[in-house]
Amino acid sequence: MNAPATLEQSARTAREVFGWDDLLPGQAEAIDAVVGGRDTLVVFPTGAGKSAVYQISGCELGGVTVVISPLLALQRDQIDSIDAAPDAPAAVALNSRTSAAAKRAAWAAIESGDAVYAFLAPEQLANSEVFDRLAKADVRLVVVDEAHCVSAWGHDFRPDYARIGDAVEALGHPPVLALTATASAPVRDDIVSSLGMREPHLEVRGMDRPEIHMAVRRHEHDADKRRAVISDVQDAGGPALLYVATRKATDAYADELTALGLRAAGYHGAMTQKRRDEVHTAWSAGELDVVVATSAFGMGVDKSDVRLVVHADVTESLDSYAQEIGRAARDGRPARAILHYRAEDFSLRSFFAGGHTKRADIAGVWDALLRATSPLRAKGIADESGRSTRAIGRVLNQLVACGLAVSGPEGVSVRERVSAGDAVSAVRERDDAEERIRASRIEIMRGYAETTHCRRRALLEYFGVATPEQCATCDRCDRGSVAAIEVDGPTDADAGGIRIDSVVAHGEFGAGTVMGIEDDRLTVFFPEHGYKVLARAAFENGILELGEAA
DNA sequence: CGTATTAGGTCTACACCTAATACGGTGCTGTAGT
Repeated sequence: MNAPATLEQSARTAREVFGWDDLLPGQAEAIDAVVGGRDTLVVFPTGAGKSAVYQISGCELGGVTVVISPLLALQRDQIDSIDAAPDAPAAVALNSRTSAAAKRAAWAAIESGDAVYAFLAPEQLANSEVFDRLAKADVRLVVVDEAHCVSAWGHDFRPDYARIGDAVEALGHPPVLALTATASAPVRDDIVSSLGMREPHLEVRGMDRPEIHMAVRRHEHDADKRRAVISDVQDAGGPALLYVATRKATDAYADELTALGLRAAGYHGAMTQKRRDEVHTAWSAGELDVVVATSAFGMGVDKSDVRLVVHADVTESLDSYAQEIGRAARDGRPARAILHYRAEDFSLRSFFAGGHTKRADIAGVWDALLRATSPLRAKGIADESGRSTRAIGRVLNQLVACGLAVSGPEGVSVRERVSAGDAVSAVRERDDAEERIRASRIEIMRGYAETTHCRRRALLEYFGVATPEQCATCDRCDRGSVAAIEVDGPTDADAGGIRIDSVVAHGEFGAGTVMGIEDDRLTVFFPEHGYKVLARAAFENGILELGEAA
C-alpha cells in the first residue's frame, strides 16, 4: 500500500466528492487505516469530523458501506448530509419507518454494485431477510456510529447492540470502523471485544476540552440544590442545557425557569416524537434559553454556542458525563460545566444499576420455552402468564445473553435444555455481573465528584490522556491546589482536629472517611454502609473516634 | 435507595398525621386501528 498516494487520494475525494477543502487532524490517519483494511476505532469530539472518516473511506472502498446507527433521527440527518454533498454515493435507510417502495429502491441500490451507504439500526441485523440479503451483497465496510452504545446499551436495554459483532463475523469480517465522541479505556476495550475488532488502529483526538470550565457543588438539602441549579441556569450567559435524572424533574425545572422569565422546555424519552422534534428544532434555532432534559437529549443535537451545561444529578458514569458536557463550547469559546449533587442522588443510579430478574419470571419463561414447539415472543409469553412484556423481555434477553437460548426473526427458542434451576442461576449470575460493572461505573463518577484534586485531571486520567497536575480551569484549580470538599453553608474545615478526608472509626459502621463538615454535623462515607450524616456530638459520647491514618 | 403519592385512620369536625405503596432511563420493532 502506498500511503502518500492514499492520503492524496483521500484529500482529493474530500474536495471533489464532498466539497471539503481540508482534512482535519486525525481524519487522514483514520481513513488511511480503514482503506488499508484495518479495523479502526476513532474517538473524536463531536464536530471534529467523525462522519467524514466513514464517508470518504466508504467512497474509496466502493461497494456497500453498512452504517449502524442507534437513532432513526441520526440516520436521517446523516443521509441528508450525504445527499447535500456535490458528488457523493447514494445513501439509503432500512428501518421500520422505510416504506415498501423505498425499501425496494434501497435494495436495488445495494445490489447494483455501485458505491452506497446503507443505514441500519442494529435491530435490523436480527431480521433474517435483511441480514441474508446483506450477506450476499458486496459489503466492504461496517461502520458502528456512537459506538459507546455497544458498551452502555449491550444486553439489557437494546440487546441487539451486543450482537453486532456476531453479525460482522457472519458477513465475513469486512473492516470495522467504530466511531464515538468519548470512550474511556474500559469502554474502548468493551467496544473492541464486543465488535470482535482485530488489532484495531486507534485514533484518539481532542479529548481535552480546556474551553469548558469544570465545577462540582455538593449539597446537603434538596431545596438548596434546586436553588443553586436554578441560579446557575439564570446566570448562563448563553444557551444552556440542564440535565436531570427523571422525566418528572424535566417538567418541574422547566416550569420554574419559565416562571422566572426564561425560554425553557423539557425533553425526555416519553414525550411524543412530535413534541421532541419541536423542542429540538426550537433549540437549534436559538429560540430557547435552556432545555431541561434526561439523558435522552443530546445525540445528533449539534449546537455550537452552548455556554453552560448544568447537571442537577449525577450521571450513571463518567463516560456519560463527558459526553453530556462535551455538548458545550463546540465553537471553541469558553463555557462552563457544573455538576450539582447530593450523596443520596447516587441511590437512584444504583437503583437503575440493580434490578434483579425475578426467579419466578425466569422459571416461568424457561418453562414456556421448553414446552414450546416454535420460537416465542415476549408479548406472547406475557399475555399467557399475566406478567409484563417488559419483564419477560428482560428474561429472554438474559437467557440469550448467557447462551441458553437463541433469538431469531420468529422469536426466542431454547438452545440448551438445562433445568429451570440452572436457568435461574445462569440469569442471576449475569444480573450480578452486570450490576457489579454498573456499580463500579457509578463509583468512578463518585470519585470525580469528590476528588480533591484537579477535575480535568480526574476526567482525563479516566480517559487515559496524560495531563499536567493542574488545569487552571476547574473549581479545584481556581482555589489553589488541594482543596476541601465544598459543602453548603459555613465550612469549618479544621475544628476539633477533624478535617475533610480524616479517617474516623464508628461504633456501628466501622472505619469511614469524612467527606463534609457543617457546624454540628459531619458527612462520613463508610465503605460498607455508604454516606452517613452524624452529629459532631458523637465524638463526645464515644460513638465516633478519630481513626489512625492507616 | 429515596421520594412522592395514596390510603387509612383519627373522630365535636376538619384537616392532618402516619403507614403503605408505587415509581424511577436510554429506543428499536411490529401490529392494530383510524
